[in-house]
Amino acid sequence: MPIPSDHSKPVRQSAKESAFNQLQQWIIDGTLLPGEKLNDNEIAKALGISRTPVRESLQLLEVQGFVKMYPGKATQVTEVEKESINDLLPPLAVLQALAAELAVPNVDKDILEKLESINERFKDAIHSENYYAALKIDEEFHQIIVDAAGNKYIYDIINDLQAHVRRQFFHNSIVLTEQSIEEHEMIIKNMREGNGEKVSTIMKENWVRAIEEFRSVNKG
Amino acid sequence: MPIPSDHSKPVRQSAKESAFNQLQQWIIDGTLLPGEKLNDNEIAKALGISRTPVRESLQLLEVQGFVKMYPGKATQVTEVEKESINDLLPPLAVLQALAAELAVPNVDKDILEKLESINERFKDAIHSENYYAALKIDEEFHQIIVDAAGNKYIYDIINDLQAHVRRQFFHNSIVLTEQSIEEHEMIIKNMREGNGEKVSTIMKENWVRAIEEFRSVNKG
DNA sequence: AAACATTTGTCCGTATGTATA
DNA sequence: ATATACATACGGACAAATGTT
Repeated sequence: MPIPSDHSKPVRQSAKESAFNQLQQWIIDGTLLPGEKLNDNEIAKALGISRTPVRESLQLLEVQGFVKMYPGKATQVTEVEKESINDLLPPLAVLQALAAELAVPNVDKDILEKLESINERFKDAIHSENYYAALKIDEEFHQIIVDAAGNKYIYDIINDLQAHVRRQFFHNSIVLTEQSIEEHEMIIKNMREGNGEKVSTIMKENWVRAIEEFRSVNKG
Repeated sequence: MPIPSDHSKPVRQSAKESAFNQLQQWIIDGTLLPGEKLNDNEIAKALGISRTPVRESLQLLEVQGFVKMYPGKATQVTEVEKESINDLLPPLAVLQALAAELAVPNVDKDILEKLESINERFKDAIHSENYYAALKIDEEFHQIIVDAAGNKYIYDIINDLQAHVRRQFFHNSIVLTEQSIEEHEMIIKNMREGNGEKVSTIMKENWVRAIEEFRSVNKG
């Protein structure tokens, strides 16, 4: 009998990690509502683990800004203020722009092909009005660029901000529009030509436009 | 006997918080060396608390990138690579520039006076070659601007990046130069005039120049 | 005002996994 | 290969703090 060549490590997931992932998902998608009280004892029972890993994951979620702990009193899910998208997108915009600029020297044929392929799927998602799919695919697109930038600080920060954007999507219906498709194409084009400054500019405009669209939808 | 009007709450510091602050300080100033193994039992004894709050603070330090935990194996202080300052400063630069731009509409006389006063102290520190003092005062200066920007995401991210810059100072002798004094003056001037775009540009140059100075010192 | 119920904070023992002899 | 030593991961009980009756 042949030995399975698949040496995929089971990536032993600790109780803390699975609790963290589960809770984060629930908070992002609204299963756990803003303001909801989180009793670590209850959560522990619900997840079939003890309070220790639950408490630990709650603390990590607090650093991320998804929960707020009031020592000795309570732990609750943070609010989702519509306006916070206005605080969220500007730093994301400048960091994505920076990432794109840093990525340019590292861009090769393989990366360009990936970006084109992802943008095709993005186009399909927009046209079929699968907006959550579109958001996820858009994240993939930008993730390729962030990876290519090869800067772990930017990587971590963007990851964190994106999680909050995802939460805003569920709570306040952020949507991506047709126009993003063309902007992605422009990004690819200028990356191919090695024009870092132009890429950075377009990238920033891509996000700034998203901010303004959001504002006009919600205020107009 | 009059009741003290100062209602400053003692801000009851939990064992976790004090452990976190202490460990972070030790890692930044080099008391705990890069690569050093951290045994939670030992640390707990040293700090006179139990292992739980120690573990919790170690996990927060891991998120910050100051320690790395190998589940079931070991926990150790992360390395301090000289090159990582090259990764650290660009995102810090664009975020500080953004913060400055966002701060402009909120700048008032009080803020301008604070900035001028801080820059005086900064000048003294540079001239008397108290470089660590200069770094701390420079942080104060930028903190005022970040506060004025009123964006909690930017606030948190910059805080985090600054901690890493501080660590680099201790390990690789980052120094601030004479030129920063004048740049600070330019920032104040353009803030007073409400010129957000100009402030942003100067701010970014302020940090980019720091990057280049560092490179020339370390490669030349 | 004081005792109670509830929730978080801390302690420490044990289980589990890893590296080494 | 087995056993041993050791560090972390987890569990459950107790202590401390808060709000309430």
